[in-house]
Amino acid sequence: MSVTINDIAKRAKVSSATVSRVLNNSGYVKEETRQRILVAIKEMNYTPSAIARSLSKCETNTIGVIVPDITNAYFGEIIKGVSERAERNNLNIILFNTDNYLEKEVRALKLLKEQRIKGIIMTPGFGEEKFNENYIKTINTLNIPIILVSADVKFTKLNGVFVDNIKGGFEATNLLIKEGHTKIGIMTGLLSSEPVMDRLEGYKRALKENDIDFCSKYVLYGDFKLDKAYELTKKLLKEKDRPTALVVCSNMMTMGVIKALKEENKDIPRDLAIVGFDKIDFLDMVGLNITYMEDCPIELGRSSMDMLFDIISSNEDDSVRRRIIAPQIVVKGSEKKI
Amino acid sequence: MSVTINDIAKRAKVSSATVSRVLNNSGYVKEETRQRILVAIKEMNYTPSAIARSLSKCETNTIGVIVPDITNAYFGEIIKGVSERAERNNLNIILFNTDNYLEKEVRALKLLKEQRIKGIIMTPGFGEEKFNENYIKTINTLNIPIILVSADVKFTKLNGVFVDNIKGGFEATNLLIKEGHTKIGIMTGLLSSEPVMDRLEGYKRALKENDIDFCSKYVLYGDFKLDKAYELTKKLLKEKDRPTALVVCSNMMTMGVIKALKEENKDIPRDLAIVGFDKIDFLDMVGLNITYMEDCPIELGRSSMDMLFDIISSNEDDSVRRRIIAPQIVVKGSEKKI
DNA sequence: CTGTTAGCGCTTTCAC
DNA sequence: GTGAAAGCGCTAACAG
Repeated sequence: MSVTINDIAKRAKVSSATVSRVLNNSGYVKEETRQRILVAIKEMNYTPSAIARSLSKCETNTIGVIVPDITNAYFGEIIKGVSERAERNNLNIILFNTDNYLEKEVRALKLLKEQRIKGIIMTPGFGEEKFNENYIKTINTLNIPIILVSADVKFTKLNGVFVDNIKGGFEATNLLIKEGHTKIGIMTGLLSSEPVMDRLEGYKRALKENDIDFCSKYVLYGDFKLDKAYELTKKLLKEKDRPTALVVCSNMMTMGVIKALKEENKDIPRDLAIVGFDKIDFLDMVGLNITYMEDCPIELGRSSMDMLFDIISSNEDDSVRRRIIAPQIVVKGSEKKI
Repeated sequence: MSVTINDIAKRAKVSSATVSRVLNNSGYVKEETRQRILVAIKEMNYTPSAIARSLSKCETNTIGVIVPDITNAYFGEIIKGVSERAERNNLNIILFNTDNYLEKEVRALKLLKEQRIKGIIMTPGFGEEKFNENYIKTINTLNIPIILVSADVKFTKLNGVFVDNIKGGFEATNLLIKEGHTKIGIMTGLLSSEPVMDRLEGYKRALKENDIDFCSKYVLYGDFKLDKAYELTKKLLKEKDRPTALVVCSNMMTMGVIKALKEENKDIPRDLAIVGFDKIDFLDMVGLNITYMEDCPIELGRSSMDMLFDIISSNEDDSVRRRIIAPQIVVKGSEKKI
């Protein structure tokens, strides 16, 4: 067992209450006594137990963070943003990585509840069946403030910080139109994903607003993964009537598209103009300047932690908070019409 | 306040001890009573408090993980590996991101101690002054099992899972020698970094073993960052007597080298052969096949969690455990001598 | 099989 | 200024 507050109390010949006072800087303590206690703490290498404190105060200084894929830099950035702000507010983070498994999300939620954390920041995974009844029920009966980041959960009206993906899809498409493209395709991710649906919606709106007919043939249904994108692109390149430009809904898929184009010796943007989504750090450096829509995940992280803190601090106010951040467009040249 | 074990006890007309028994599957409980309790738990949506349990049992089911940069996929992989194994052992993870700041590491260590966690898995940052007295003292007086991952801390003999970087440097260099290169350079990171020193050592050994004179001019002192690597390469390309091959000690620097080569219209490996360190996911896809030494960070993560669990489980055995994993060489062609 | 009771380490009145 | 004591929610003997 480690040193406790009582050990310190004995050593300094005071009561544990007094030790507690100097630990928390609460109440008056004679300077002399305080010093004696401080010395005892040093000498015995005492560290107060957050556990005991939590139980006693009926509150922790911990929040939960749930992400679908910790190896993805996008979520790394989110966590970094959360972590920055959490640190500022003296909050610790319990992390769960779900590998996109629904059950793992549910499990994480339950474990976090056991930990009596102050709140949860979560990016739901993009599994096929996010309408799962058990899932929704778990969230609804959680009774802990929860902030969704980046992705929404259908059939709930939860707090969250999101990206305006309709705008993203719109801007991406619009840029291509302004460049003179009229045959514009889009490669989606799984349609169970809100962001993708929204981007698709934005895409359609941009076409409509510019009197370009929507052509269902130009919609390529990907699954966020590189391989599928690669395949789809390969197939696309074989078509006679194919788009001159492509909006690609995720960075992994952008990589797949590029891979296929390279293999077929096609030039970007000459043979196919591209506007992607999400930053791909390494592309510039190898001379591949791909225009993309940028989510600023670190900002999403910061913003969600701020929102959570705001909720925690304002006890009564239980209104639903939703913030929607507009993505940035980063123009690099791959959208050009040549 | 949330529902407690006593609420359940009252509701089910038993004592809290009995409830505890069914919660933990310990001791005998009449099936009928058990059912009554289970119903009460359901009805009241009760979730036991891990806090109270921890205090009572004097042990948590939490470990701490400290990394220098959560946005770096390398550490993401490590965390994923840790997380996989932690999950298997019903352990939660409290995460700290230090941005490579020594003080943040120290702070994290202290906060983790307050949380009475079972153990710590940490990758120390690669700041300049890792010999800091206060730092060493904090670690030594921690009194919590700690596993270092990937990077060691000087002047301590702590448990850890490391990469055999001497071997890495050796193999990288040796491969180039076998290809016929004799003028081989190396780009290091900050020399305060153990891994880099080891790679440099391996580099020297390989040269020696093949009777190639070490040429100090061929050692480029980088700082892990892309920009510096870029500069150094630019400068290198201007030299008349320059190496035909380069061992590059980190992926960021590899990117910098590539960037410079591209800009100068130099070909890999014709103008400069390269063996890098660490995987760069996106390179293959853009047709840049760079040979590299691979750490398998997810394995480091798994292995470190397994080691920690082993330590936790075997109370008495306080011997220092150190495992050294050999890196893999992934040959892609950039090492060729043309 | 089940209840009573004494902690776990800390905070927080309420006295003195 | 300081101490005594109750209590946070749970577990773990020990009785019965």
